[in-house]
Amino acid sequence: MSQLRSVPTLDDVARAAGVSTATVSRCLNSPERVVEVTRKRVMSAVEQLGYTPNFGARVMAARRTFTIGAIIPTMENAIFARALQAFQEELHARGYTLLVASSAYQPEIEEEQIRSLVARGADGLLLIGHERDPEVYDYLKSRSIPVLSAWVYLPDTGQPAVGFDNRRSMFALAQQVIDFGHLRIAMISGITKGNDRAAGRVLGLRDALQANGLDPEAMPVIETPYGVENGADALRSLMQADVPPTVVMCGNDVLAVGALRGAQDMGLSVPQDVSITGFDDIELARIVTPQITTVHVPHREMGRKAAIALVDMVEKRSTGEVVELKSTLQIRDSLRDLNG
Amino acid sequence: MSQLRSVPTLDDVARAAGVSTATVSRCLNSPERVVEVTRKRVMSAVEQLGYTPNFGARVMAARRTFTIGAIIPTMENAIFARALQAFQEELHARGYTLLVASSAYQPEIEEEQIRSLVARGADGLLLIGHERDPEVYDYLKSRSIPVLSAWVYLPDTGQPAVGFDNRRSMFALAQQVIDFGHLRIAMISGITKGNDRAAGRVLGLRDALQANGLDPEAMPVIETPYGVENGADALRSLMQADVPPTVVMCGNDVLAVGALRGAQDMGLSVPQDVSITGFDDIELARIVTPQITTVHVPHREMGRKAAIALVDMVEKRSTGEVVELKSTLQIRDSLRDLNG
DNA sequence: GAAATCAGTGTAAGCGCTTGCATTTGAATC
DNA sequence: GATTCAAATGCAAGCGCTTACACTGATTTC
Repeated sequence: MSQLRSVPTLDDVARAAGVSTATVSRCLNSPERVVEVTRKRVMSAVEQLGYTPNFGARVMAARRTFTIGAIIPTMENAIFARALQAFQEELHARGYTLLVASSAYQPEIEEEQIRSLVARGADGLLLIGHERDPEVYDYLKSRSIPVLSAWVYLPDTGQPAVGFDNRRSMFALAQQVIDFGHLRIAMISGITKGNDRAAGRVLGLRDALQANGLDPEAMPVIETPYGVENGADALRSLMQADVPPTVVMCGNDVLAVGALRGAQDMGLSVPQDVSITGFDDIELARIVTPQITTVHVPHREMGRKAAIALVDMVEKRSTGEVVELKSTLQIRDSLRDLNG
Repeated sequence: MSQLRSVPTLDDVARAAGVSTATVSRCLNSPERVVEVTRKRVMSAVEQLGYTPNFGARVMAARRTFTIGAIIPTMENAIFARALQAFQEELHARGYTLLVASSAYQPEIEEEQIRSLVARGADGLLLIGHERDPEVYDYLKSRSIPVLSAWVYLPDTGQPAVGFDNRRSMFALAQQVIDFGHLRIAMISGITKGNDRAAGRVLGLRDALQANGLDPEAMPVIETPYGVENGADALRSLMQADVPPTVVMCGNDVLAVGALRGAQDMGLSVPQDVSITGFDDIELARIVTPQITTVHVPHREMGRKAAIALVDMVEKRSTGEVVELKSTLQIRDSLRDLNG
């Protein structure tokens, strides 16, 4: 007998509507298989009892969750927010729910989060970047959980992905910087260890130096964690060199904004005394003065396409492709044209 | 018989270790109840099979999830990020997992998310603000799910909360602004409908005008959704009045930054031509030039204390108190002292 | 008019885990 | 050596849901 004042179950609804639990279940999951009059009766019982299906039970019985997990390195800033928003909107439109976790840029935490999302029955996973312990991929494969990487385009890995070529994008920006007459280039990069996006951006800049007859090894590079303060500190130390750079290229916009502040704190004006570039094109890049020259990443498009691709994989319409999105240069005031 | 290459279950582990499923379960959940030699045997079987407990099944059997749900109005900006980060860290330390959802400032979506988190078995819920359909609270109460509000201090409601007094905080800032000699005050507020934080801030400003013999009704107020662009637009329209304000007080820092941009776009300098204030003290407030005068909200402390309070409620150590946190004024360059 | 078909519904077997209670084990006590 | 008792473990009943299969009665087909 159903207890009074207890959480209603399928059984309670079935009893209230005078049908079997199977019928109630069908009303909820494939309404077209139930004749209208019955359905209405059931639905009003659902309403009246304030019934909400128990997710755990449903997962167990159906062995599907319609849940997609995403693990992003950080929620602390806007970098992933826009893409994630689009990702989630597209998932929602396809009847999926998004579960988000963040790894604080730490592989061990990421692995823990992956296990947790898998245990929670995620039908598919979105991860940022490719680089991680192969065991992680084995684990996911053994459970046949589709994984899609975002933020990278590295077709050689063969991993399904929706992203852009970090290395080539940074190369393009660097080429522009060099075309503007800059020869003394320094870089502030995010931590490259375990972060193939950051690493790719460093490589892209080196490529450009090489291609233009400059010595990649001679370029000062400071690696520092995410954060405005860190960018400011790094800039200060770079500008104290005997022959300071004419441009400081940053691995991301947050560091670039920090570098900008750092320069202004030193009494340097940007771009007269030093040029600064970023990467990502988050809103912040246009809010500061001067606005920051950066690489525009199609965040929303990436989020949307990732959702489509991942759902296709989950529903076995595809085994996962490697999709390349194009980044574009955003030349703004923080970069000075030395020829001009 | 356990199928080859299938996801291992408790049964598989039990068989591999030569014990019953009960013992394996206890090894995982209350290891002290199992003698060491057995435990080791079980654990190595777990390891060897790559076993991960099925969350759905566990939830169903134990009727506890060790999961806390949080629904925040938006993930798009940093407002809630810092508090949420602290919230999640504290939860983690106490053995709980955080599930985050965002409502896009829409009550219907929030309700949907609440149901979804409840269906997923959240042991407790963190919500932002108090104001919502009473049915929501009834629903939660009928399922005896503890709810804690953050970002508000409204003891009269009796709802458990950890937050600050939005109205009084804004009053304090406004008093300072008035003390600085400003008489023509305008406001750019977030949408107040369904948002008691935004509404409280407007009231606080009106209180201050009243208390200083100014007419609260005469103050121009523009309500606009979150977003830098919106702030800029609002400022432009406020400054086009016959007698433009000497200070524009904004309901949050994002609008304030927008207002700042808007002013700069119009060729006005801040704070010489017009002062601007914000609320929240997110990182952005210190990144822009001039830095924005704002109300500092103890985000991390709020997150941490909310976690502690909510877990106490979930574990029935408390029935929920109303905790007030103190906000503080951050006077920075965007506010001009007209007496000075 | 009988057979075949079909839509709508019910029956009941799990899904993988936890836990109250029963049972076994082994040490401590007499 | 028998008795007692606590600690360690096993047994088995669910937790709330989905779904394969069975059943019913109406409709169609020949």
